[in-house]
Amino acid sequence: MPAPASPVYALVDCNNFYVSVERVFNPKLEHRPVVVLSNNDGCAVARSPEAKALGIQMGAPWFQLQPLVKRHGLIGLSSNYTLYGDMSARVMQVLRTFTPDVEVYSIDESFLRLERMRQLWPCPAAMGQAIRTQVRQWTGIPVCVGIGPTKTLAKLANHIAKKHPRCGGVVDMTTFPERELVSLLSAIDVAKVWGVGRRIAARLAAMHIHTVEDLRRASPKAIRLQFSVVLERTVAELQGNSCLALEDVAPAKKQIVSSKSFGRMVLTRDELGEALSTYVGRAAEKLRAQKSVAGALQIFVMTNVFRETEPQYSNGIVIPLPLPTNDTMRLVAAALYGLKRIYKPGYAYKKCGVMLMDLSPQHQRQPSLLAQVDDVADHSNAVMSVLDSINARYGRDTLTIAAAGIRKDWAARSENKTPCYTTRWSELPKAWAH
DNA sequence: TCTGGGGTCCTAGGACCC
DNA sequence: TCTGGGGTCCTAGGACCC
Repeated sequence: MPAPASPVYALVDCNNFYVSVERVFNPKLEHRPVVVLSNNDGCAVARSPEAKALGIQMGAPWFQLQPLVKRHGLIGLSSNYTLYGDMSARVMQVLRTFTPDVEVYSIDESFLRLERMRQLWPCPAAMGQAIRTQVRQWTGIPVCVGIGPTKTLAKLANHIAKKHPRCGGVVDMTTFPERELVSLLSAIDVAKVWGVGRRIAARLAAMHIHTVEDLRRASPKAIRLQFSVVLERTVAELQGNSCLALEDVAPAKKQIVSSKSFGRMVLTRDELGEALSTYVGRAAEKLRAQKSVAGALQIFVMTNVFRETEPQYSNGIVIPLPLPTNDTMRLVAAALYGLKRIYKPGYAYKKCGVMLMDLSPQHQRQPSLLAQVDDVADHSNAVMSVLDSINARYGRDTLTIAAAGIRKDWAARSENKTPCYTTRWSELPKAWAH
């Protein structure tokens, strides 16, 4: 039997994803500084190259960028996650035409394993180029491809591909001679390594480990003693020993969170209750989509931490559920009960949220010893599937529960949002022939 | 006026058990 | 005077990711 081929990982990462999506539908955004804002139009979470060139940092608060709007014509778009989610699915679909070995890692990146398709291509880099071209042609989204013997090296290769346009958007580390690799990795800050954040970078610096090459030369065992098994694996991966496998089937989520800042301060328990009910509804939709039930729910409320001179209050509470459920009504009832316990009048609340925990598969639900619940459960299943199918067909929030409120004037700001071009009939882009 | 949201994993330490 | 040792489970906090 032939030895199994050593793994070849690719990381395909969309360039400035949210901005690129907006540009697909509005070419006037080309060549201009554009940022896409976080929820509530809070801060910049995606930047066009022109915006980066103006020195705008990731996470810069939008209100601080106002001078650039006047001086450089900076455009700030509210985020349109429905659109980005749909475009992401299209990109991933294209990747699957190249290989079934795809792990969707985030909304804008996927890991691929290439070696099963190896004989179809002259080299991995050629396959990388083909992926780039195809995704661009079929979706309009530019991507970069990094290739390496481990996920960590593929990530690094992708970083290099993004940084150096001369590479043509594809970097294949599997073919680098050792000498070249050493000089390349010696020039990259260790903080660029996947899994090395600010804190760890600072501690590494104290140990005179500054570059990727420094970390690659470290002993995994020594790193294990100072840090944890996580960083030990990172070092091993840098050395070419693959420790992180491709997860091509997405595991079910272990917790589901929905939380959001308000567009204005919220004072009353009623309004907090509306917001909480809204978020519980969202979280419960996600819960049912993965066919799980929750055994407990946590809620939290908080005032605005940035207003240091104002009285602050933040609190949370876990509410165990007598029976694991994914019924919006039951979950809302539990959340409102929790709110009653932790709400304090006299504070200006800025944010609240809910976390569904203790998730387990729907079909494994434990029957209760105490209650005759089967009829009730069947009834609630029926109601929830009607709710979900109507909303799937006619759009989110066509049907909601009354506790979530109607006016929702506490809702987050979203002042410059583009249409849902690809997911709403009424918002399809129009083209005229001349 | 104005500062995001949603996840995962690991470790240390306490509670508890035999 | 003198007070075991080993194991598991749970939780909070910290670190990271996009």
